[in-house]
Amino acid sequence: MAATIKDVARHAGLSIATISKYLNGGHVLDANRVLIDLAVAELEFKVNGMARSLKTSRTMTVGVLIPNLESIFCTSIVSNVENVLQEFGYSTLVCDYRQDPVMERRKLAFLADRQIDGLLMMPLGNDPELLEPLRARNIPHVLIDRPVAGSDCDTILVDNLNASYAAVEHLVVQGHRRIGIIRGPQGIHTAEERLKGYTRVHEDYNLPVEKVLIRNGEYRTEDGYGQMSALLDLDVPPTAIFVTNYEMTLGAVMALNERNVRIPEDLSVIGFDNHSLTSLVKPPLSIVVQPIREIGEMAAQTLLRRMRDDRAGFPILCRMKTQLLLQASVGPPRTP
Amino acid sequence: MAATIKDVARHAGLSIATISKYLNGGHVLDANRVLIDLAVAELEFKVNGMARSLKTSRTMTVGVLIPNLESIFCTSIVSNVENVLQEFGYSTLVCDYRQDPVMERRKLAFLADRQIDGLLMMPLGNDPELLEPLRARNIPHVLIDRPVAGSDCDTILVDNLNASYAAVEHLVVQGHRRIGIIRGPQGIHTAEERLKGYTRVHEDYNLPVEKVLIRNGEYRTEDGYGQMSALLDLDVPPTAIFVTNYEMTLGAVMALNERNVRIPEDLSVIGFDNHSLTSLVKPPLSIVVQPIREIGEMAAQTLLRRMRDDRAGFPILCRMKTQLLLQASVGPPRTP
DNA sequence: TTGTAGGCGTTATCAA
DNA sequence: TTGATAACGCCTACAA
Repeated sequence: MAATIKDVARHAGLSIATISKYLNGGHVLDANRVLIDLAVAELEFKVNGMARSLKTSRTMTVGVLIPNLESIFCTSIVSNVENVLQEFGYSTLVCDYRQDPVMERRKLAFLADRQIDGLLMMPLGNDPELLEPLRARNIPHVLIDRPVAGSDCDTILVDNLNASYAAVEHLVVQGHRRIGIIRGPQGIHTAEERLKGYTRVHEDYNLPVEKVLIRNGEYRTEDGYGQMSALLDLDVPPTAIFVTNYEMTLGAVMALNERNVRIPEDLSVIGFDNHSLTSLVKPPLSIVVQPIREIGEMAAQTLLRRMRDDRAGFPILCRMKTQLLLQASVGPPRTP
Repeated sequence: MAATIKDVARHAGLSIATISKYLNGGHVLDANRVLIDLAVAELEFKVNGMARSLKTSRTMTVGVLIPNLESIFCTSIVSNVENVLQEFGYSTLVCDYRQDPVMERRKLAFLADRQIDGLLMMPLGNDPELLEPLRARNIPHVLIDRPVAGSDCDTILVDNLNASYAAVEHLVVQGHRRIGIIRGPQGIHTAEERLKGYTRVHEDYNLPVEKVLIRNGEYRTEDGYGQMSALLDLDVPPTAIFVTNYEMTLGAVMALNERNVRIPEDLSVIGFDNHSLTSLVKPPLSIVVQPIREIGEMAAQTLLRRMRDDRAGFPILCRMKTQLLLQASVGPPRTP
């Protein structure tokens, strides 16, 4: 059916070896070059990737394993990763494991079995043994957004602690003393770090941490809604609030709107991620902006380097800085 | 490095052919079965997919081409598709083309070149010639959510027209006469159909269609916000509004909250997609619920059938029904 | 039931 | 620069 190198060789009156060499960047006589180009065009020849892979043992495919295909943060990163990799001829095998540690293992094994050339992943678990299948098969891999404790591994993430620190500190500097935080899931690295930033500010400024102001969420919209509502229902509600991911920020904003809380008069708000939210709400929301595009690109580029056996600086730990985008949603606390 | 069938054969004291046969479901003597299982386990043997693919000319990989990796509708479908396909041993090569017709062609060609066994796509363009690369290579494919005019092609979509009809009709029955709609992009099939449902109801009930109540959006959150605001700014605002996708519904809700519009007293609202929104807003939002999971599963299953050369009923046009989830956001218009 | 051997389409080695 | 040829790891008649 599809033309093979053999066909091209016949068509051009040359040998298979010559065609192959030319196709892979080798030099041939100009006259032959023309001949080959012609044959390739006429026969609509495309190299057979499987045959090539069999020989070279490279599939030109990288796996991407993420916790959730329905989180905008994850998919934005995938989108940027994909864009970089594609430029270099790589395809991406995307899997999500639906936040399930068992599925995480399964899919990782699945991907490892598929002879991927490399893998990018946002791990859920913190167990270095998780990465064993990759080690065993010598598959280069880069972690995104979350480290795995005690594993030598290139890791691209965000300085969550200081991101959070900066946000909360700003609130403190504005004069706030009762600051609520809607934190992410226990055990998830980003969530713990963002919480640490919050407590560290309190330490550094000698402020008491009130447990009731620390609310647990699972990074879902409904958590933001529910916990925001709960905070507002407190006898003494906070004067400022920090919400630690996009989906929860969305939910929190809805709760605020619903109750006609005036911002920033009644409550100062700092959210997380995603610019478009910012402009939608009135007054414009202050947010912690993650360099999503840079994360994706850096991860992809690091993996590309590893896949071409450039081990420079291994293991890289890239801790990207966030930006605190301040807008009208933050002001001084109401003076009673 | 990795063990091959040859190694297994040696280890088990049998021939390569026997091992291969057993691995592919053939029968061998019980004694040998044990031997082989043991060898496979000890050597941690995994079949080499490339070698197998080279022989069988099947890659066990399907491409998934979507307009946008940042739209929850798209990624939810991908997630469900992936889940079904993975059960059958297939991987999914996910690409988004960022709503760009040029990139759509490029990525399609890219995928076709990668010897995928099949493809699922949500097309942007309506040009049957778009699918040529697939035809040329005989790659089974199934369209999702949007048809391509004049192309014989299995297509899984939603009965957008009647989905919209039901929503708008319900508003009319409630007594509304000035009903706004925030429509999707021109030329996109789903958007046109949803608009048709709106106009058809007006025809069927002999109601005039007011151009000013038909607002253009591009399916983005900010469009929902902007157009909702514009509608509220009209001298005579509508008494009810129908928003035609998830992202725009989100934006519209924000605009409503911001202005403290009372729902449904001042305005009845019907949105689109995604349950979680519903419960977040107060009062609970009425929405058109698309059977996202079913769409993904049906598309995957149809493709699976085609990939095993089951041509039954080709070309299938599966028009799934939506559900109108009515809640307190809809009521009769205010009587002036 | 088991084994032998040829071939899938490339790449890579080594002579010519 | 070009060409003959042997892998790559697996599947599959066909023969035993």
